[in-house]
Amino acid sequence: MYNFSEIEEKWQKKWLDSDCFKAYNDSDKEKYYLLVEFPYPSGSGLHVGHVRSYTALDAMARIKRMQGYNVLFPMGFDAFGAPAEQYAIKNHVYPAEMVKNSIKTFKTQMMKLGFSFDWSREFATTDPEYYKWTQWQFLQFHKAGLAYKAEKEVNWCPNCLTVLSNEDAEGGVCERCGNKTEKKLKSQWMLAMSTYADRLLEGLDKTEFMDKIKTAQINWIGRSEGAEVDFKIDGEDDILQVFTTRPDTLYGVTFMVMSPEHKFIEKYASKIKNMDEVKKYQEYAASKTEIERTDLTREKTGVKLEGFEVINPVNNEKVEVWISDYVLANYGTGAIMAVPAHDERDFEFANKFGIPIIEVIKGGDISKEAYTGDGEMINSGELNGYTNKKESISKMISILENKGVGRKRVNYKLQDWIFSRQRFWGEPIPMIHCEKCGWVRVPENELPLVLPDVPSYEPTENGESPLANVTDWVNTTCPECGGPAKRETDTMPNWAGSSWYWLRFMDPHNTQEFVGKDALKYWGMVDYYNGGMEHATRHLLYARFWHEFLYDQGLVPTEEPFKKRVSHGMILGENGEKMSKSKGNVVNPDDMVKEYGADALRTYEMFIGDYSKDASWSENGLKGCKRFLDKIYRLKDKVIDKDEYTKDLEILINKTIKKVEEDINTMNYNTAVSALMILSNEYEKHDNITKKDYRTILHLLNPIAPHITEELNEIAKLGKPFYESEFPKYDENNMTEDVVNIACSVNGKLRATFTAPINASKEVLLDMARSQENVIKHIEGKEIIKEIVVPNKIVNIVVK
RNA sequence: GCAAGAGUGGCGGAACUGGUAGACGCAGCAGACUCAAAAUCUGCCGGUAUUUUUACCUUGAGGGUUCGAUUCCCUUCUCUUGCACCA
Repeated sequence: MYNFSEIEEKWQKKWLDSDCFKAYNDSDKEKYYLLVEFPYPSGSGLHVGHVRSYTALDAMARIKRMQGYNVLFPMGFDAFGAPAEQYAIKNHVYPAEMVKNSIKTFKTQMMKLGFSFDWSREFATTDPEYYKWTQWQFLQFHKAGLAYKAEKEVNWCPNCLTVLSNEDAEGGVCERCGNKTEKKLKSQWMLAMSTYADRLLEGLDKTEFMDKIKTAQINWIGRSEGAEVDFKIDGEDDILQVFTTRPDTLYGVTFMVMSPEHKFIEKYASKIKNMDEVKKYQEYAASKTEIERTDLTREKTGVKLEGFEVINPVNNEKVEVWISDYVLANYGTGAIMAVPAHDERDFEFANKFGIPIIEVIKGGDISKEAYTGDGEMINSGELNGYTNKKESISKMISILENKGVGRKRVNYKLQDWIFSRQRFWGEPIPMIHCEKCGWVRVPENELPLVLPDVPSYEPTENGESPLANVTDWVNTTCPECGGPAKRETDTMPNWAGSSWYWLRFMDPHNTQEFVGKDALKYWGMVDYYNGGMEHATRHLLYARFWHEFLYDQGLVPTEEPFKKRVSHGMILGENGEKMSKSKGNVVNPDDMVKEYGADALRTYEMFIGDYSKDASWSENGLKGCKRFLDKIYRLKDKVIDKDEYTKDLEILINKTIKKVEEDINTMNYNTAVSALMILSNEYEKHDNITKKDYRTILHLLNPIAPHITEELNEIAKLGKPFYESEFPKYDENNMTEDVVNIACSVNGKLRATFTAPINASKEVLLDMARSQENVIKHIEGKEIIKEIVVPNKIVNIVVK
């Protein structure tokens, strides 16, 4: 009937040649910045999931442009990281080659789908012109004292031979290969993200993120208020410090627990009498993954440190000390005070090892379980009689502070960002180590510090980056003293490049600054940022941290980078399971474009369901949308040469304009498509439609199905191309019919419907209702108690 | 366990500030066109009963508020996602 491939190609070329999707930095128009997460250009190409989110934002971009905004809708590629490197190792090719090819594939696919990206702003994070500025920003972190090197126990993947961030090694499992990770001590570059914990929390108020994204971030940051308490080690000067949210229960402490990795174990090895047993336990704990360690159903294990006791600062009593893996080394101080009467975990532990339990809060039965509720304080010295938890906590804190043995403290789960990777395919960290001067920054005018080629991309057995083998790159001179020095061989994590890319899109070709000041000021915050839910706690937190830091340095004008964050649901396979090669349920967008056309695929993916929810693929559903577009095509034969709306379509057209506009702005794409289907069904019932009728429906559909609508607009000679036209406006005064359907119920049960003139009076409506046959049947011979009339909607008669 | 969200036909999903539940699409059934198929068009399409008109039931389950509840409140179950021995 028509050749959609030809039509799509024709318009894609036209758009490209006319530069109509370019964003302008020197525009008087109001700006609108739409951003969709740039993809990792993997070898497997674009996924139908990409098509969903790209189409959604594309529709928004197109409608905003037609409404007169200067729209920035850019696309680029996040191309550093493991997959390209794995490919390089396997095939012995330079990763950049593979990246180049993948980008080409991705771009071709995107072009074929007709996305209105401003390709003049495209870049990849692997471009030296881009990572120059990533490196430059790292130097700013270092200058500000927020980048530091630390001996850190890190997550080590013995399979990938690399260090992973806490985020990449969640649950003790390597995110990439699924192997168990190990703990390893290594010197690492760190970014002091934890110092921004409160800022990251407060900043959320300045955003309009979806609640579930805010909650995920709040949980991840994990702020808790409490106190730090000093327990002096018996017979020593050292103190064992703990963090607790319940200092009010200090009198109930019957034992302490340190994590098996606690530094005091080595320090006081000679004091601890059962060191053999302790060592054995340490080995046992080290062999467990995080998941195994934190498995709640697991029974508590632990070893008592013989000969090592501490003093409770409130009553000077000696307290026994244990080690157990239920205490985590990397949270708080790596040690806790245990109050078995009022903490479930401590209770379980005390019960298992026969440790005494002292009740300090009345209210529960501590012979059966730990009581975690509120109640009157007992056995607690100066706290006795207190009933308000908040008061007892602040009272205890002031007691501790007066004695100098404790203080108020806020603790966070959020840790500093481990910023080193022992990989080849990443941005080189621009630091030089000099025996004399220590760590020295690479001078800014020497950036970019370009990644050299290496003979082998494999990480070395000892965990060094392959860069360590490139001796003439590693050996350099100290920028400060001129003496011999060595370059840092670790590279940045692949989250680095994506931590500021939205800024670069504002001014991608600037060679003097990472972004020009005017561009920053003009584009401001990203208005809509779309991405996957899996990035709610990592990328999105890193990006916000990075941006807040830049703000503090006076380098960007807004505190927060993103106004709105929305996330799309996944597209599942036809069987309702996640698409994967092994399950054989992967749908390739190229095949769909070939068979049904880009417009049909786009329309279907918008119609598939609630945008934020997962949806199962259905090829029949796609066919249905193709049928809808065919119907739109066939309508062209009904067009008559008239420049006004068909009278009895006018109201529906106005309503549909309003609905489509609102629905696209609120991401209710499925109902926007359905409204257009309803309108087209109405058109079909008419023998003729006018030019204006036709142009309007095409125009409304254009943001979602841009090719076919442009083509029909052209062949039916309806007017200028849509990309040069203003979006239709609706007539507020012509949106309501002059008659309405009134529902009539008796005792709340629907008995009849009738039509009445709009805004008919209550009396008229009641009269009409009472004369309905079926209503008479139900009220006859009964006493009318109440009559409710909601104008233009419903009449309800209550009878007895 | 904690937090957020969601449970509506055979399926995907609609339903404004409480006001005709099931829009729109898919699948299905019947018919038209056709030698036939595809495409297209028309009608039907939550359940039970039925005199085809109407009655009763129906938005996970059970209560409540209300003239009226998918919508608000309480209880409960299930699912999804995030966090999780975080002191």
